[in-house]
Amino acid sequence: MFKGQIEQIRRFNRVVTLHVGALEDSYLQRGRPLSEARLLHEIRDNTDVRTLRERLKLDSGHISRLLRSLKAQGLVRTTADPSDGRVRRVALTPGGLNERATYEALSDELAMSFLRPLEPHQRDRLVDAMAEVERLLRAGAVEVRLEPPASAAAQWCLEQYFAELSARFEVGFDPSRSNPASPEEMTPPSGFFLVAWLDGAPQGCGALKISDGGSGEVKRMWTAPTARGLGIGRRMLRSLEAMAREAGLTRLRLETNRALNEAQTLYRSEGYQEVAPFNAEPYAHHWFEKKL
Amino acid sequence: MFKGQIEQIRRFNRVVTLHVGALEDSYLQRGRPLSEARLLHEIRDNTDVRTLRERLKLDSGHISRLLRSLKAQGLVRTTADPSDGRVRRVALTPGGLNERATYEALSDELAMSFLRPLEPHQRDRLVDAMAEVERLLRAGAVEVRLEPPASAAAQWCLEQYFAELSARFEVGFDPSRSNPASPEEMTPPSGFFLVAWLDGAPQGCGALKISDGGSGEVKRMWTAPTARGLGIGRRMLRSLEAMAREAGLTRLRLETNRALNEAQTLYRSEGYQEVAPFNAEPYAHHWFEKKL
DNA sequence: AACATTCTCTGACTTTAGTCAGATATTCGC
DNA sequence: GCGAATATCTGACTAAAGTCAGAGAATGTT
Repeated sequence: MFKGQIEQIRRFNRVVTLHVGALEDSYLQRGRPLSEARLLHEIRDNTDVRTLRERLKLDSGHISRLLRSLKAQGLVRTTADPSDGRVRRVALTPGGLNERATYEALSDELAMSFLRPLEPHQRDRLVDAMAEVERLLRAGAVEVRLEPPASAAAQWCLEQYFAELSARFEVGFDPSRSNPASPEEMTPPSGFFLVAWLDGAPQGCGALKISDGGSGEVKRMWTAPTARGLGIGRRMLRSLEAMAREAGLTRLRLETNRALNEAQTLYRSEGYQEVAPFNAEPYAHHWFEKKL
Repeated sequence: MFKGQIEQIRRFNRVVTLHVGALEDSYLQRGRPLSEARLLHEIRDNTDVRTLRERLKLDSGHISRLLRSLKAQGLVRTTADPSDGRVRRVALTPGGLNERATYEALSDELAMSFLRPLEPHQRDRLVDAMAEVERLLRAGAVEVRLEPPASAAAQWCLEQYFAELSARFEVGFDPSRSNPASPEEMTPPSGFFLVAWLDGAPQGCGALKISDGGSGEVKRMWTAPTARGLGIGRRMLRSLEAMAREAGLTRLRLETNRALNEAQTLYRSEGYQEVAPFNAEPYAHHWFEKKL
């Protein structure tokens, strides 16, 4: 069924690993174990050890030894965190900065080696195609999960959402004047709050508030600006619909402001039909409904 | 200068290694060291050890031990090469075939995992973009080298070239009726023979035959069908021109058959102009010339 | 036939990577 | 203030990867 596509992807994987794998060789040529080089590469100004451990998925003993070795080479310096004496913060010495710059240059050089043999228009096509692959792989890695509305991730999304509404609506936005959706209303069984995750960070949200009579309201649909174009909104909406169906709902409703035209396009393309206003939301210009 | 492009490529590299790197994890989950799994994967019917060593770039001691381990697991069988008692040939047992099929399935599964979360049109775009990246990376890896016309690679290219002409010309092709280009005429200082290489295999050729009066003739321009679209013909032609300039030539000439329209397109786009016939080549319909 | 070369295998290493059970110091929750 | 939890470090490992010198058999060269 996906036979040809799978073959193409596997061909891609082979060719790309061959090319990209060359980076490890060039890193190794600096005469340092790969894990030390990678660690050095991850240390920005004053990173704490625990963050490094999570990012590189290394055993605490392992990372401790690697840091000891980098320290012996005079590349890093560790200090205790001023606010929590248990955690150690790592910073690069001037020599370490230098060394990291060298690794950066090697990465740049690898990228250049892809471009150099090509003609200008081929280069453009390569870079465009790479951007597309990257975008779609990232889109595939997005995960939509149920989250308590009071969680830090949910709160962060809501803050961003309100900030954006206030910037985009002609009249600004004041949550207290808008129809509310309280944390309880977005917590099972009264409703749901979903967060889209990518690389461990929230990228968008969406909520469902269950009303009487087998009907539900879609609220708080938002996608982080850096993650737009990945189809997060659509996935969010479909996830909400799936949960609504599971909860036995037969109709979904939502309202939106005329400034949010990409949202309207999404709703229409997902089968929502414009209906007469069904509430008095002061910021809404359009009301939609979909039978499940 | 290429700043933005380099950044995009590095972003691509990061995202792709993250995704493609998952293959190693899934290979490891079969409880076998990665190098054994990779080796198993490379063994087709009756491969000899030396080929495996070259392909995987492993130390002979290392590969010997890996094979011993695979043999102990009942996955491979080795026999002496019938024609050369020093080399050993390796073949998969039924169990080995089975095991390799399992690894293949894991690779397919990884590819599927890229597609599954995407919508149909996103899938198409991902696969197209991957094809483009693969194509252009491969194109960049093509190497054009001077080769003696009598070498095995050159001879292979010429055979393929003649076979293709005989298939594509309406009247077939008989080298002995065509204007000749002898090995001596394509060997410095009388001329040059270039071969384009990719992954250790010849992919195309082109020759320059130096005539009197600062003039040269381009001959034997051919690209393997599997390598078309990588710009090999263009690179070949430009390489020949560069060598012609170095040899002090001021004019290049060539003739071609009307069946080879992609060749004509190439010549015109590289600045060759059609001129009156300058020789009596019986298979030619168009004659071209370019001032260097 | 003698010698060099090629191919594979063996033994004896070293280096990396990764794991696991505590030891130690600090902070949090009550 | 005290026990639980957290963050890091140390020691003691194992497994995997990779290196190197040389042995042994077959083949090529003169």
